[in-house]
Amino acid sequence: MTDIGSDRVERRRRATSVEVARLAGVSQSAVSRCFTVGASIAPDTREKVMTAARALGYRPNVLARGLVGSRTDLVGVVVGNLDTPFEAFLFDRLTDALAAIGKKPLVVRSDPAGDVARPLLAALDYQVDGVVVLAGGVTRATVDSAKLLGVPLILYGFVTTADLVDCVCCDNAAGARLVADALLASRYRRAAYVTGRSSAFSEGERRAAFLDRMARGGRPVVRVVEGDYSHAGGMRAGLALLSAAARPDAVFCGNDATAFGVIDAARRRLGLRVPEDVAVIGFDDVPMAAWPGYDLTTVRNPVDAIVATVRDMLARRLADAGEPYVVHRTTPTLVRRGSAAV
Amino acid sequence: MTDIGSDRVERRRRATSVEVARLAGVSQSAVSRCFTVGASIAPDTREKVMTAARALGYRPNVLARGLVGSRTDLVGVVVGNLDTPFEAFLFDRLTDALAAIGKKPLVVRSDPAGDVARPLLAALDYQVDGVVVLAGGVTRATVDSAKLLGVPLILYGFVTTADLVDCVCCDNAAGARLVADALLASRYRRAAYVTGRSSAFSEGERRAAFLDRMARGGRPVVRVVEGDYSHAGGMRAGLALLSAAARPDAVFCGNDATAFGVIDAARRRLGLRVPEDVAVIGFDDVPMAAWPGYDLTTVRNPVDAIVATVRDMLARRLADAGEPYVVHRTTPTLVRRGSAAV
DNA sequence: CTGAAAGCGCTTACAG
DNA sequence: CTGAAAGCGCTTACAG
Repeated sequence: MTDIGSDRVERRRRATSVEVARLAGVSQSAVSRCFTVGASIAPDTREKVMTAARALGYRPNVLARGLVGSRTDLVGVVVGNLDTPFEAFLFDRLTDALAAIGKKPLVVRSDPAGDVARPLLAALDYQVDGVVVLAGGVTRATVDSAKLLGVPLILYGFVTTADLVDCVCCDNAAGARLVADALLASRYRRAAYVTGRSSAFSEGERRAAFLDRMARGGRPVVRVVEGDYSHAGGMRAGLALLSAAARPDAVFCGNDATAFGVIDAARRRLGLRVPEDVAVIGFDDVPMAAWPGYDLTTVRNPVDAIVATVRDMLARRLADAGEPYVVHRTTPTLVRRGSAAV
Repeated sequence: MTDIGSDRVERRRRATSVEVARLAGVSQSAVSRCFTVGASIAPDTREKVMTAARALGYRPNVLARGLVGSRTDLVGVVVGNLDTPFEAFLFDRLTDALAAIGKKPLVVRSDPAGDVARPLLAALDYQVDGVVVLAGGVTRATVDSAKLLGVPLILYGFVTTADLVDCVCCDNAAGARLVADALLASRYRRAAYVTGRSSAFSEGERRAAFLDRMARGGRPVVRVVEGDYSHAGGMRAGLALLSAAARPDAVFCGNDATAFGVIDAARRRLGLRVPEDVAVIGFDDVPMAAWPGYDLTTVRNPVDAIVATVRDMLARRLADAGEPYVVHRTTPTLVRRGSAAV
């Protein structure tokens, strides 16, 4: 480390509304009104206040404001890992959308086990206006603790029967059926499935719908291998699947990261051609899926639609807490690229 | 949307310390002490308070606590885009590290122009204990506004002479020299460079050091093409570079995403072999660089070391605001993989 | 439109 | 160890 100086700076307090009031020659209430939208204040009073505020570098203390009871403009965002492409992409867009409606994301990480209760409570301690959960499920008890405080709770990627939360979730079954139908209409005959994390809500829906549709279509899935939504898991599954004697000629994966792993296993480890020897299909359509290196055929999980829905749900519930609770399913589409001849 | 119910829940207030005190039959001060580490309280008083607190589901209101003046445990994190692999990876690890020292990240996005002043002020409105800037540079005025409030400011990826901030930054020049030296010792003769975003601090250092070292080594860089740290920018640069008559046989890129783009251009668009026809080298060593699909030789920008340093700097400055300001350079290493025969 | 006053839920000296 | 009281910086009725 290199020391580049040590001049101490006086720790100066922020200016307060009382100080601004004194300088402007008005009451403290008047200062407050100047910074409250819709409050009635005379033009020249406002002028005096604003001049004084500028001179002192005054900005209202949001904590004090929040304490009085109105809004904090804080929104808790509960997330698990962010180093996975889809989650990072979703989080990026979500924070943008929240900023657009004047909300600041307070990030609380769910622990590895996916427990959402503790981070949720942590967010509530900060009097957040609402909470968006991007990771994992919630229990009834967790939901209740939030609802009892009147804090809107919005879940992504998880649908619960507890009618006290709003949910946004991809129609996973529809997405899986799109893939099944494309495969059934193709030259591929032996399809396999690589799962996501088995505890994930989406996984159950995707798997069940895919297996069911393939069976009904007369080409039941020949093998199901465990994945974990990671590239490494996809590699392992791909190696197991494609080095077997009777290998599948098509692999549908629980998400894109898994599909990238399967492609790498096929091409780089086993010398197979994609899509000639084996088709690989993912789920999510992360930006990387469009890169020529993978050129992945995949189900688009529409992030922009998801984020817009979350934002609107939050805004609506902030405006009227009494609206009926809603489950919104976003509609997936199949994006055909080079990794599967479908 | 499907309506799944509409039973309204009473918006019940959180329990306050006064209510807990009443139930426990003690003073409100006693309740407060039970939730203040190191405060003196009799064991059986604590017992009574805790029982009452549990019964009422009491948790201290952090906003009120923050208002009184101690800590909020909020740390502002200023970030630009998070949908790029390195930033997402860094952000993921940083939020983990902050959580480990009991801090909650308040995320404020810098605007596209990279302006850090506005988001910084927004964070300060919440009385954050400190601010970590992951994106872009800061001006002297911005630094001052934070310092005058006594709020520690830690910059990643940017080194300033303003001696009022702590900086953590990869030794970009050293990293670029590692690449140059590896190329000078190799069979590659015609090296090119694809830049990052020209406004970025890191870009200037990487470029200058690479060009200088190659020139001194007797194999001056044959061409410099503009990139923007994105995969798409890398593709464009790669196409321009590698479809030219006298193409380079080695390409060093401003970051990994750019390198992935160059590799995709070479292999998928131009049918060139990497590393036989052209070597491609990146900077950062994002997790994806190790995937067999790219198997990228790159300079490791040590995220864990960066994050640990940021965390320690913050903790130290929170403990003693008077410490000398510091610029910490993390040491990069060259990770040799399959994309370059060096 | 404006100001005096109460109050949000805590922490922190200050006596005891 | 404990309680009464002041005060953090605001917003919001309430009079005027």
